[in-house]
Amino acid sequence: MPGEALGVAEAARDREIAGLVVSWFEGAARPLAWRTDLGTSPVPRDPYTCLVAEAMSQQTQITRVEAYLERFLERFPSVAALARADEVDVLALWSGLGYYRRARNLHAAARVIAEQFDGRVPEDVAELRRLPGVGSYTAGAVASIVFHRRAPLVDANVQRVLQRLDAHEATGKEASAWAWERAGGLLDALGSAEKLPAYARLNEGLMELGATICLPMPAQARCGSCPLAGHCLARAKGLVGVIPRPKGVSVKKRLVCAVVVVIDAGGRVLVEQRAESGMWSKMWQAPTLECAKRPTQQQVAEFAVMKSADGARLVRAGGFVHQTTHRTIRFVVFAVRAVACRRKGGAGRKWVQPGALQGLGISTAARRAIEMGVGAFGYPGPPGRAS
DNA sequence: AACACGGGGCC
DNA sequence: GGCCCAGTGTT
Repeated sequence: MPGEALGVAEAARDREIAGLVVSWFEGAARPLAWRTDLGTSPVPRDPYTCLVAEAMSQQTQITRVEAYLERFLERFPSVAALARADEVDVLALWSGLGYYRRARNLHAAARVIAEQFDGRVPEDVAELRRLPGVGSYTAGAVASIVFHRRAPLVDANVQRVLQRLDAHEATGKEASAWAWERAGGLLDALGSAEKLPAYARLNEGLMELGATICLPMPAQARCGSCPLAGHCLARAKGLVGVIPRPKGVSVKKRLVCAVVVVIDAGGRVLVEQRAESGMWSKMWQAPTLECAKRPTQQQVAEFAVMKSADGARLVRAGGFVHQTTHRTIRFVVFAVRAVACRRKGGAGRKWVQPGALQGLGISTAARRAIEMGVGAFGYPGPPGRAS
């Protein structure tokens, strides 16, 4: 039980486990762009780079992050650069990555760092937690991995690895509290001679183990390659399949989005900014009618006239299904020429060339719908987005 | 404590 | 088609 005094045998087990994870990680770490302190010519990690990488990594598989990170750092190479950026430009570089609130939080965090921390990423957990979008995991990650503090961290990987290691079957809040205690206990088991860098190695090693060896689906778990196999109680007891316990299936909400892609004589497309709350908040899209059921042709036509101030005929451009974690959205896409172009841009709406969509904060689904609508009139899609 | 929040990769 | 992911903030 973490938090209580360890017996001699438990303490010895923890020391062995901690050492095994550290040495395994040093040999098995995937070469990620921001892991600059590993390999033959190690360079200390850049705090700002790691903060951005951690924000992008939340609820996102790490291999998807690198391309986004590179573009982001090229455009906003420092806290100061990000702090003075316009939000629209920040969202544009996040476009396609999802969970867009992370981008707004990171932007706000840069401003807090600039104004309250003299432009330097804070080094300890309590201060890091004051940054928007930095929760217990991210604070622990930056404090330990960048600044070598004794700060535990628990993400989905660590949660699973530790619960399997000790065959701990709890769920929910209890499991979380247990894992944080356990992660801290393992940090304390590290040998004092190598403590500073080892905190980072152990934390990152536990995550790496979960991401590459101790995989969620029991059929995929590569226990034969696991450095902790000899210590793993779930493996010994045959509990790998039930830790963590499979989640109940949640019903996805189904809805229909009728998208009207209004195209003016210059080939520009009308886009509007979504509301402040809800999904894709403040992201741009072509005018979209959201319904529980498929709207009638008449409803779409009225909506199109309202948006384009134009009586031109609708062209059916196509459709697709977009899945998110909680919804199944049927997109039905129409195109219409705004011959007279009476609708002007204004607050929350503007006309853009399809090629300029990449400069906007726009969801994957909205981008796809616009490309479909533009394609219906034979315009080429923006470069690099062939589908 | 439960829910909202994206999107792609994997089986 | 279902499950998952280097979580956080809100209700």
